[in-house]
Amino acid sequence: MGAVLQRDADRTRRALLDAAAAAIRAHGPGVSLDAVAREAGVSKGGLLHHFRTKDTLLVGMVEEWTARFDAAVQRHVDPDDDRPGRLCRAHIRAAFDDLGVDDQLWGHPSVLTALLAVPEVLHRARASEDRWRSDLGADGLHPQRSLLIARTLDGVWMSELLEGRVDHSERQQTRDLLLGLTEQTGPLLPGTTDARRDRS
Amino acid sequence: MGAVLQRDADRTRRALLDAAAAAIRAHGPGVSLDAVAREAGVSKGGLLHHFRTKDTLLVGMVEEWTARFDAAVQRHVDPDDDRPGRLCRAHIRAAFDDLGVDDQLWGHPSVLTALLAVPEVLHRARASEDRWRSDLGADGLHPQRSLLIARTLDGVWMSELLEGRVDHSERQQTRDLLLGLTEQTGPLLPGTTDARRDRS
DNA sequence: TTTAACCGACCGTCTGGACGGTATCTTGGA
DNA sequence: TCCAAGATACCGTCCAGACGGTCGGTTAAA
Repeated sequence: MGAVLQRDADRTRRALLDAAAAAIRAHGPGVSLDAVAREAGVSKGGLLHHFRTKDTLLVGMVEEWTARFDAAVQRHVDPDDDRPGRLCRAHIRAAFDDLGVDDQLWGHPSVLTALLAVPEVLHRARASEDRWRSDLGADGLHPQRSLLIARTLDGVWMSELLEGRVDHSERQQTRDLLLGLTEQTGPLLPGTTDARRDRS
Repeated sequence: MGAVLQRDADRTRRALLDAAAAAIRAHGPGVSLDAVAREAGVSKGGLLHHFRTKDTLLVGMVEEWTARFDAAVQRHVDPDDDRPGRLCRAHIRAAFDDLGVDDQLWGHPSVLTALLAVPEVLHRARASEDRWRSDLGADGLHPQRSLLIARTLDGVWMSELLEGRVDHSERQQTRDLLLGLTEQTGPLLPGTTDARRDRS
């Protein structure tokens, strides 16, 4: 038969995930399965075949999302860079260059809202966050730096999400600032020489 | 005027707002009005009397929340402090000392989720964010500092919300770090002397 | 008596998901 | 190569339950 199959489960599945994001943007976090199915050009029954419940669909969306982000970070790791903070830098670049809220289908408050409403999604998000926390912690930078950078990236993301618009100049400045902060390994503040401060 | 009224519209109204938060924590972002009313010890009709629609109730919740936060910041402004960054410091202290996710009725992912689902809530949040942005921008610190601090505060908040738990040691470190960053007014990175970088 | 606070039964609507069916693909035996 | 038969992808109707909000009524305050 032809290279283009009329039935391609994988393609349909991915189409449904994208359609879900689009439908949520259009109809808000409370989209109906009907709307998603319609957006994907599939019947409701077809949707339910791939995702047996609505929550399953939303969980599928986070999986897709985290997979994309992980891949983006890997893509941004500079092979010629072997200084401390290389993963941090890749993380920063991925966050700023690949996760633009502008054109991104997923970067929309409604999508976030819809996803966070599912407990299982929260679990996944937390697990992912834990992984990043430990990976970035072992990146060779002073804890003050990696901590500040990680939180700032979260903040930028959430801020852009809430604001709904992006100040490109500010965005660029923040990006450069964070990258600059990875270029030294010492503490950010004078007087605090090390993270180990237990005196008991 | 009797000290204790059997009918006290204000008290009921506030009880409903708290009950809404509690009910959302218990039943998820999609609570029914019935559940909220029950939690507040009021009939559904009573609830609808104070908040004519569900969205109105949620908008009421953000108003309450932002009012509390604004008041907290004002409370944390140190009258003896007239150095640059005093508002920033108050902001930091308010965020860390008055917005603990632990005991706070409102600091719960479900509550955030429920609120973000309402367009009007987003508008309010954005307006509030804009106010803070301009206030903090006029606080006398180098833009790199105020920008980083603001985004970090957002990130800490959202991170704790997602994580659901709080690492008190990390929290304390972040707090001290941010406060420390307000103690100098120069740029954070060497080489960047000023925010004005237009070269075109 | 008027008005505001509050009640609770009721209704129209919506939606998740079950289900029974159809079309297409795959497999393996001859 | 062909056929049978099971498996997989997809369809579209149907329904029970839930929920938001209306409304006529009731009780306390002014």
